[in-house]
Amino acid sequence: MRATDIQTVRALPLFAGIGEAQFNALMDAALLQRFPAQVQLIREGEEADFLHVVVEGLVEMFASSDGEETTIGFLAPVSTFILAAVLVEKVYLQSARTLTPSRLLMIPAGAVRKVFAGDTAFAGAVVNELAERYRDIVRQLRTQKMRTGIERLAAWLVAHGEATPDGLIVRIAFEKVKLASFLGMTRETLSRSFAALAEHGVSVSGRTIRCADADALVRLARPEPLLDEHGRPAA
Amino acid sequence: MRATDIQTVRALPLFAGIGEAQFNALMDAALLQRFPAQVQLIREGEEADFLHVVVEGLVEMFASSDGEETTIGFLAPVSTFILAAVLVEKVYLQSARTLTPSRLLMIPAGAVRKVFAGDTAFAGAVVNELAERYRDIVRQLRTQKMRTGIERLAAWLVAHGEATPDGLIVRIAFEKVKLASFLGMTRETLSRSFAALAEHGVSVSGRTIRCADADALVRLARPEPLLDEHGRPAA
DNA sequence: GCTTCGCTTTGACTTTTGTCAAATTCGAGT
DNA sequence: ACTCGAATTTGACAAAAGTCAAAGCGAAGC
Repeated sequence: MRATDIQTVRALPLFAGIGEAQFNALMDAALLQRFPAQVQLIREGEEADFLHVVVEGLVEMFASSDGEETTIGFLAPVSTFILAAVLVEKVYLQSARTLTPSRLLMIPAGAVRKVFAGDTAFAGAVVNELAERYRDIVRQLRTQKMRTGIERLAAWLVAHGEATPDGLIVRIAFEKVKLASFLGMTRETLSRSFAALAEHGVSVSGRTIRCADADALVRLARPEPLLDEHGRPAA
Repeated sequence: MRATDIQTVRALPLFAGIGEAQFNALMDAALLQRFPAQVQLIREGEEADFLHVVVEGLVEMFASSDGEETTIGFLAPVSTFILAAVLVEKVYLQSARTLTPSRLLMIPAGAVRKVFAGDTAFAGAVVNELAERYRDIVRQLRTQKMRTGIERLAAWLVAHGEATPDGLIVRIAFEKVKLASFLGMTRETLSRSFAALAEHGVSVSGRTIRCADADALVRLARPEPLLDEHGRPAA
């Protein structure tokens, strides 16, 4: 593992206040692995044996049921996942796969629990992380129950767009069918929602979306400060 | 506060392993209050100043947006709520109101954070509680995205029914419109879903539902072990 | 027992979203 | 630049869920 990678991981809020010895203990136990795209890293129902950190690449969290799949979130570097399952020694409720070639740091669950018990700062950071994740999911549930498909799309665009002189530009880093699944609709409905947004100044070319009139989108999304203003979006 | 109440609260998993002195510190700082039905206890967007414990009664968690409301869960004694907001010193993402006359124990947020920092057993219990709540919401999100309305209803009935010689009996402790909101549908749709379940052996009289053929319901709900088999249901 | 108010159900209709199939476009690799 | 397979879009239709309005039911109080 390169020193720069360690620095990156060290800088994560989760490890920010942790003691040097404890951090080293985690890193010594950890494995850094490369995975090609489309590798399933975690299967729901299995025992949680590692805390994962996305160091490079892109990871999708998803759930499957009856052959169907729904995307729960996307993880870009540097973020951790399945902390909850690791801490309570339960099976995963979600599955994960790489969407692009990725490098993952995998910290054995036992090591995480041990350091948690012994390092107050780490315990605090873990709680913060868990609480934030919890709040993310609550936001997703609210969005799912209270907004229509097109509103969810508008909100997502607003949240992920980059303001430029030309208006809002959004570059989707994955297949549109994944976005559709995350937003809780079929690919066909997503496609039609984009088409419907055309009259609000949205033009799509491939995975790049340009929104001439960001305000129109914001109005459409019926923004909720509580839902949309937060540090780390769910995806 | 009666000694029996303290015993009940003490028995909560959240306080199970906590030291005597720390527990007393929490209780000394806490208030026990009675509220009539339909009192809003918490308003989303406000600062989280108390950890709440439902000692008696019934509490609804909900979110509102644009005048609409959606129910996120129901809390029966003895359970705590808004732990996440209390720990990260953030505003509530959900609101809460009493559905029946209730008694609530309210522990100041500062006291909770202080004991968290000083008592490892409590820190562990907090993480367990948070992690379980997190997993509850993930289950709700999955259910919302992957099952149809009638499937959600069937699953809820199965999860909340009591097996009797006559089949499954479910007694709804609140208005049906709340159940509809929790399940993510309108009251009309809920009513029609009940009607549709009639041909699967379900009969409704007021707030009591009898399911002659529990298996039929289970088949309808397309059970997912991960979604449906867990200790504390979301509602 | 009756009345009343509020919750629930039902009917008729609309909107939203999903399904299936076919056409089209995109993009990785040659 | 070209080709092929995969991803996306479009069309036609079906299913699920919401809306509005009216009727029905039920529990609390007279």
